[in-house]
Amino acid sequence: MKTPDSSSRSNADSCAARLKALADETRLAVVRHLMSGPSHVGEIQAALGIEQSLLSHHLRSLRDAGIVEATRDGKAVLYQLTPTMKRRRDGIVDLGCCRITFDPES
Amino acid sequence: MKTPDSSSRSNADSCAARLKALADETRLAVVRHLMSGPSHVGEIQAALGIEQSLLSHHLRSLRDAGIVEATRDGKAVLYQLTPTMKRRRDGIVDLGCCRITFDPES
DNA sequence: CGTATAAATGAACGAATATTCATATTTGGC
DNA sequence: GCCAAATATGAATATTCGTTCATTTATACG
Repeated sequence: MKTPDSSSRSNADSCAARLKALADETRLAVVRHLMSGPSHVGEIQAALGIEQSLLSHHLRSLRDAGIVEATRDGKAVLYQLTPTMKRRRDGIVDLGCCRITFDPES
Repeated sequence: MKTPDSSSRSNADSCAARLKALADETRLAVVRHLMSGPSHVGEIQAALGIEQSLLSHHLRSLRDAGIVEATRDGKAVLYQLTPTMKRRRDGIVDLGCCRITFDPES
């Protein structure tokens, strides 16, 4: 059940949806990789050592979730984390591997 | 495919696995609910308004992921977040709905 | 004990997701 | 324009996941 709301842009509406995009070994590796700066698909692929098409699919998931964004760079495409990434507050949950800070309730 | 490793207790090894446990509307609601204190299954059920069995399955996911823990309390069972939840560091990713702070690389 | 209440479990099934493979698109260079 | 490189897309399939339903376990109480 999607809500292909014509007015708004992409999905990734619910928190769960965004977490779902991160909740994958491969996509998490991509995000981790991009946290050290923008990177071309080829570089990411080399770094992770996975198949081209598979990576592309995962990148699309991340794009759809509004977690990464892509820009053409010659023959290649440059990926980077979206600027959705910066803020602060309370309500922290430590997973051991990472901490999740929930917003006070949207 | 589980790895019922005889020596250790539960799974929730990888970060992705834990995120996966959180990446669900219902389970997220449970966690949110428990963030305001321990609660019996019945209370959680009333608060979320979902079926008993369904909630139970979701609680098991959260338990397996090491996110919540259960203790008997008479006829009822009391749930609360595990003490995996408290720490601090850097490498923050803002999802709009919540921020995820990755540990420096295990 | 028998019964009621609270919660957990397991099987079944459909829906969502990941992966692969083949093909299409975009771009730069010749 | 044509070719190769880089990436995206779509269909087909396999796998995982969420939900329901029926049943079971555990506890308290009379």
